[in-house]
Amino acid sequence: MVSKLERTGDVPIIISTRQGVPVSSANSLAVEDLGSAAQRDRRKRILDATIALASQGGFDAVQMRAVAERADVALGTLYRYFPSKIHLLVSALQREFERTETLLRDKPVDGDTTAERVINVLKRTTRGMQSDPKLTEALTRAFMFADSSVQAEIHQVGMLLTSMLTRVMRPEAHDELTEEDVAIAKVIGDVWLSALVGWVTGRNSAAETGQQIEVAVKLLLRD
Amino acid sequence: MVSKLERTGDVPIIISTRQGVPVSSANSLAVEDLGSAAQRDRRKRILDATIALASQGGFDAVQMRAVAERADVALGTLYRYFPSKIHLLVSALQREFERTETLLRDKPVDGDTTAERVINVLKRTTRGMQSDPKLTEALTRAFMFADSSVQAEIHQVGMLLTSMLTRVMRPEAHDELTEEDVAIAKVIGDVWLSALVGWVTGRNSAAETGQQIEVAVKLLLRD
DNA sequence: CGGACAATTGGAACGTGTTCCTATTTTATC
DNA sequence: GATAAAATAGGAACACGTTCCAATTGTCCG
Repeated sequence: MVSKLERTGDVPIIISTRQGVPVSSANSLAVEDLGSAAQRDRRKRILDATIALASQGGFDAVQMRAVAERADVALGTLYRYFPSKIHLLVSALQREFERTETLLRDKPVDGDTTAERVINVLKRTTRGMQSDPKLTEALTRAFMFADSSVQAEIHQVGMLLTSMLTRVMRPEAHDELTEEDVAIAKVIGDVWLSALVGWVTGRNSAAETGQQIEVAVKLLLRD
Repeated sequence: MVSKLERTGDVPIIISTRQGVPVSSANSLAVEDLGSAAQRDRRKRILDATIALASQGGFDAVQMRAVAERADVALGTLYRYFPSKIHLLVSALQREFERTETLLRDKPVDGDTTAERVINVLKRTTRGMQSDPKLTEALTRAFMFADSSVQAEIHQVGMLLTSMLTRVMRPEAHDELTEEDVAIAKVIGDVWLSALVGWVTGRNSAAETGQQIEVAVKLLLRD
């Protein structure tokens, strides 16, 4: 439906206000929604606490009371920033993803063919996630469990993933993406997510996860 | 890893006993685990209640107390049959899936090319699921949220899906599946699941979901 | 049939996500 | 700097998944 990806750096459009606060399309308070430095800091502390707890004990260890305490914030405040545990975790995922994406943007990906480059990027990312299994479990499960109220945040992440892939697929002419390029990137993103879920739930080993992705990419990018 | 799919009719291997009851590889009590007709009937009532509630109000409406009451069973009994809400819903999914699979087995799928047949089957199935959005939401979300304790049940469903696809891909010589056939089927299954999740969470319209699948299948089965 | 053991019932109790309320602190406006 | 509005703190309360237990019912073996 979208032939051109929005740039990831775009400023979200303000579509409504909540309690006087302009709210971007996402339901969680995004950084741009936050006025004061203290608020930005609170938001950061909350996400830091979330990731620390997730990294240590996975999805179940991310308990709202624990997050609030660790972030030195009242429970009500936590809920003002993130309306649910899922919103919180998906927002954390988004931040992590943005981090990896900017890291990736600098380092050129080696590989002669498109398929090789995509595989390299995905394997690198996957390896990164597998180095912190609990965190990955927490973030992945939140992402997959999210219902329509988290639509906006999910969409952000999905777009980040797709744009990450298309950038690797067409490093030179990223502007001239065809519909098919984007479609392929989406399919690959889907497979990657499924593979990740399989790994997180213990259905697939790390090796199998890698293979699964490799097979899919080779099938999809054989030209 | 598995070059040949197990047949779906296989009797599960008994690997342990629980409270004197032999338990198949799944953690939920499967039909084969149940001795008396009364027990099979209880199990059926529970799954019926689950599906009725899910169909009416989705994931959130499947409340364990409500299921127990509707199935005319004590809460403790419900938990004896299905150790968690997720187990319950994934088992319901499994039953539904088996039903559609047997329905499908009879009706021949039309379409000249492999791709066409696969697309037809998936679209048909997808349409069926979309006709009961709440139920689909409940079952899909449970499936994606399941953690490793539901591994066995999840595996069953995954295999059912893969075998459904390979049967359509190779209607004649289903015995001579190549590694690649199975790999492709798995990838398609992954994409289908992701598309379904996207639809369930309101990210994709029904039309987009169909297109997404079509694109993936055409890319994967272009020979 | 009687007795042992498993299954079921009915319901209390606990944990964690979520909501809600009041008092206090911070921020914005003049 | 004073005051109104918004944000935060602190914590009680509620909902639902889950666990647990005592009493009852069902099942099977001698």
